[in-house]
Amino acid sequence: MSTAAPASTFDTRTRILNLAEELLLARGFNAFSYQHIAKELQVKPAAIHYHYPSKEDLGTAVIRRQLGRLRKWRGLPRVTELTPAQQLEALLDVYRQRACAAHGPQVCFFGALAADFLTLPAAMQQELRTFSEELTQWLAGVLAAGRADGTLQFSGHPFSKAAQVLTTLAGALQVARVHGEGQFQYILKQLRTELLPAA
Amino acid sequence: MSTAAPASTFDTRTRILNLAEELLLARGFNAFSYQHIAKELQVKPAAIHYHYPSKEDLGTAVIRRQLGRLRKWRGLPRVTELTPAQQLEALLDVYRQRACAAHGPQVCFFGALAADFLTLPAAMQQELRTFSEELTQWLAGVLAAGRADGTLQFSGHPFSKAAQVLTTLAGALQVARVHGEGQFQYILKQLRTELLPAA
DNA sequence: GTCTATAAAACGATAGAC
DNA sequence: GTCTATCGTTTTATAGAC
Repeated sequence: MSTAAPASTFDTRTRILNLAEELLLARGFNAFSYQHIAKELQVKPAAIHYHYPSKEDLGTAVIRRQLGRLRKWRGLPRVTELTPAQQLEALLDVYRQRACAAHGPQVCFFGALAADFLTLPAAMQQELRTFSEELTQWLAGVLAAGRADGTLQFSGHPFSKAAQVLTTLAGALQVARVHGEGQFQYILKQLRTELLPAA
Repeated sequence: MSTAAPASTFDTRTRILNLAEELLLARGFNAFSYQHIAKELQVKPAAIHYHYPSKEDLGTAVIRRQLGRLRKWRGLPRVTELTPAQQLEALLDVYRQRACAAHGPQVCFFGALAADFLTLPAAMQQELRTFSEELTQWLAGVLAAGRADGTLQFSGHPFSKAAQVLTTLAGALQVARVHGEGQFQYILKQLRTELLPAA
């Protein structure tokens, strides 16, 4: 039927995006190529260009999807209904999962792209800024609420502390790749000890 | 004279190394090429191969020189004679200088290479591990001494705290490139507030 | 609409000129 | 000893087949 949904099209587009995301996290933006993706999907590299005309388009799509996931995640009932301390733990869990990934520790989005930042197309730079700002803003709110109700402790402004925590987490995943998962656990434990009173 | 020191050779080698270091920090290992260096030195790309046969050799040389600088720095009288709290400040100053670099914030070595870690030649991975371990070990000693004499405060093991501080600093320089120097200052202030009692 | 054949440029590296 | 001419490969991207 002419109105049938082009299921295979959707699948290919998504599979490309999934692979691009995986490669981006593993190798950075400049060290993965259309060929890597094409080989895995058993098509020619040029086929990828149909779905994502330029590498900039592909990279931007990856960040944009991640931004959508963040917005959805922070609005989920199972997240919004948690106490601030539990929301913080939920965030730490996301990073823990990355650190314990099957094929060795994965870095987070920000960490993978921040290092290559100066070489990124302008559109990707802008998307990354938005992603980072929204995440920091959300955590700052969580930290402020947690300090207000006495379940979290820290000095300074919530926004500064949020920036510091996220920076540490992003860095910790990079460290994990160099020195192993154990190093990540040390850093995470340090973070929790300081933020959660008498844990 | 046949025994005259080949001064120009030394200069070219060093100039290559300086440029490689600069490009490595600015663009990462995979996004700089022999051509970038050659154009700046007004020679052909292949000329670089004489001094550093492979890109792995060049990258390794950059890390190795940095490791030498670290070892020299931490042994300097003007560093060893400081109190632990002052030694910490001296370390923070190094990162501050990078954040306030003329042409925008520069990342640190570890941050620049950790993101590309999985794509690096084995020799470079090993050198980077050594560099990171020695720096962490040194800072752990400083932190332990500072807590012992009451000039520094923190919870947990000195080694864990050292790993956390260095991770935060490396991440903060990446953040600075994305969000500007102000964000770096926030994070640094947060670090100092927590480590230095009643500052 | 989806993909293959092919191009144009940049990459790291070898061989050989001076 | 130092560098240039050149190679083979890989890169992103276009043009056109089905």
